Amino acid sequence: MVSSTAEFTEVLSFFKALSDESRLKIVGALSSEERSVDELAGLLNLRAPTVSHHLARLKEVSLVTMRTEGTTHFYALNVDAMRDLSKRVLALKTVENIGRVVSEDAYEQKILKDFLVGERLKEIPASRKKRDVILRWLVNYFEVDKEYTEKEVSAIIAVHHPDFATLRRELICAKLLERAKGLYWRI
Amino acid sequence: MVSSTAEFTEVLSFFKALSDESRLKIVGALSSEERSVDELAGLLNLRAPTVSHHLARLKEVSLVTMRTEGTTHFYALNVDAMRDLSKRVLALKTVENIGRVVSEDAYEQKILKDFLVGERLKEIPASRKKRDVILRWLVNYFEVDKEYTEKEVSAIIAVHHPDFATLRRELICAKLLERAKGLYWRI
DNA sequence: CTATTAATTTGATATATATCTAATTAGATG
DNA sequence: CATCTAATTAGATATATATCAAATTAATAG
Repeated sequence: MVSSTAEFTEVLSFFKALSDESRLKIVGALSSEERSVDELAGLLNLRAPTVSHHLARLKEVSLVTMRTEGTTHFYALNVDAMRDLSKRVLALKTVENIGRVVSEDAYEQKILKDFLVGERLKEIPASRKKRDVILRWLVNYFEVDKEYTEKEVSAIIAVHHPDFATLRRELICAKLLERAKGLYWRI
Repeated sequence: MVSSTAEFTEVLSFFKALSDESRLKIVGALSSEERSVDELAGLLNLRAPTVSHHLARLKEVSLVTMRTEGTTHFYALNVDAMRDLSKRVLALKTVENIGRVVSEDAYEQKILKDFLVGERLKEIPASRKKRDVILRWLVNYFEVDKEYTEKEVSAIIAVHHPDFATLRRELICAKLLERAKGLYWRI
């Protein structure tokens, strides 16, 4: 389940990266040789910051690499990554995995609908699978990159269900929260 | 030149079509079987009009087909188109062609810069290639789907260069304007 | 150290578009 | 014909993001 979701976001990022006219042109311009930001700006008739922005997005998905020489940055198409990604993206299996993501989504929504009344949890699901869905929902009430005391954690959970102790333990167990030295944070 | 530009827009449309989370999920949901708009809306937790909108976009690029049964519309993934498109889109040759589009763009911009002063044409280029660039620029001053009298055409051209007769003839010859019964329209 | 050049980051703006509700269209059914 | 259902279209809104100018950073050269 985690894996097909991860694949989904990867495929989506790939398409997003190439779904902009300027970025697609950049990829084309880099197909024959590496080029500097300035050079690309000239070719595409855009300002340097714009090109810089697009290159950053392409770099995020590893479609280009960068090499520094003095103050100029040379960008090159990452042909291997391009090939690997394309191969995987066009595989029928991948499309089917995406389908699985959808049914998982639908399943999770059903569970949430069954066990929630507004923001309040009717009961803690006994089945592991269903409980996981609930825990993933619950952890969203915690901010990322923020540390909480045990008291704070309990308070947040208590808003949704009286048995905060069980749920707190389950969140740790499901590796959605982590604890050290009496502090908790989201993973 | 026309062909590589056409290829560019086709590739771009393909990526744009698949670069949205909901549309990608729709494609996934259709990978196993055909589905109705309502069914998809349920699976994706979206309203029907939203799904309808996405399906229309996917249909535009032939990624899905539609079959009517009573008042319900069943959509199916066009597997052949999907395979053909992805294969073509991701071929290295295609990427190189996109590179060609960029240099053509840059070339055209250079010509325009050389021959224009603001909106005014310095002289009509003698070379066929350069003249074509200028003519494609000029035809943009005409609206699509609108008919013009010869007098109007001449007036519009005269804003940019005194020799409107030559340019009008060239526009027809380059198949950028068409004429019948004394009326002109853009192609 | 200062000046210069290339790149990036920041902040603002404008455009595109995903989404919704409400209204409309098109079949089917009583 | 009236009604019901499914889908689409129209219109409104909110969000995302492509773009640019201005400010900042980084590396080099004088």
